[in-house]
Amino acid sequence: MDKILTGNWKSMRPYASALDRLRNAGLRPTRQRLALAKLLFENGDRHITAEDLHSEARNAGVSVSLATVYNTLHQFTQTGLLREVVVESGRAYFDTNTTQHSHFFFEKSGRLIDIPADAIEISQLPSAPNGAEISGIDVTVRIDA
Amino acid sequence: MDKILTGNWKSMRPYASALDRLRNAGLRPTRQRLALAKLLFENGDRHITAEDLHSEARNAGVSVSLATVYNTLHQFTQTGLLREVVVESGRAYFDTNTTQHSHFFFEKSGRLIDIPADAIEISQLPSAPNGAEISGIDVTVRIDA
DNA sequence: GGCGAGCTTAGAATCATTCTCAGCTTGACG
DNA sequence: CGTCAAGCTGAGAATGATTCTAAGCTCGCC
Repeated sequence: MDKILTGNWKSMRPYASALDRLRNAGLRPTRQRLALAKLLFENGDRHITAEDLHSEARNAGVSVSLATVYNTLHQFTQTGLLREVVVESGRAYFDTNTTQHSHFFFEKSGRLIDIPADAIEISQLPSAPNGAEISGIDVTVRIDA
Repeated sequence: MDKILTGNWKSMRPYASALDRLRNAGLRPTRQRLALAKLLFENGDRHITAEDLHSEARNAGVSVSLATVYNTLHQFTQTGLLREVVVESGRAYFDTNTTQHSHFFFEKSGRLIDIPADAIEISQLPSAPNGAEISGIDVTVRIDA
């Protein structure tokens, strides 16, 4: 790992960045949470399933159980580090981009890619019944490929 | 059941209507498919899970296995009689309204209701990558209740 | 009234996910 | 630095939805 040579630690020390995320989320920075956070957040925007993250961790030499991967993904989701995306019944994807945006979903390959928020526009949203609160709007554009 | 007294058989004989749906879809009108079609299509727009349809059938005195309910729902979906709606990983809903429209999803109760197509408006859809074909656009408005 | 393709079904199998709970870590504190 | 409780982890069992299997019915047709 790099030594800290400048004040720009954020870009110099990705590890610290993962650490900070956990701290800010109020989660204890354990070995496995740090490792998963690094895999998740140091590779750009990602859409990943629990199984995939698990094997990715294994391949990276990180020993972590599938149960912990599930726990971690849910904790990250609850604390706003991740967003869960539902596009296929029977499989859950987790998205590292937590800002409001939509997705293209390739039905055959199961691949998911972002549609920037400003590339799609929803006007005239009807208000929720009984003044209930809207907790999110999901837009999925399905591609038959 | 009513006798056929007028030429307006479509509204007078819901049974025939279910029969016709199956015929048009190229599915053999078996006892269980007819029964399920009646439950599904003669009660207005519905959003239902396989389990729920199964117990509804049972309660209506129709003997049908859960496997058949699943088979039937998928056949109906493939032939365009139903639309599958994915809002929760781990549970599949089937919608008798196959026209383009969106949904409110009540996360706590698991209830799903239609938002008429003209109550929401999507402008500026980005075209699918590589000229792939868009097979559908799903919009779900999640309600935290 | 007989046949073969298509259906149905009970139960086993599968898959993703969750639960259990005993044992290990971590951060706090002295 | 040791100690400790709260928090975390993980192996394996449990769960719940869905799919598969393969054996036995049914439907429509001749």
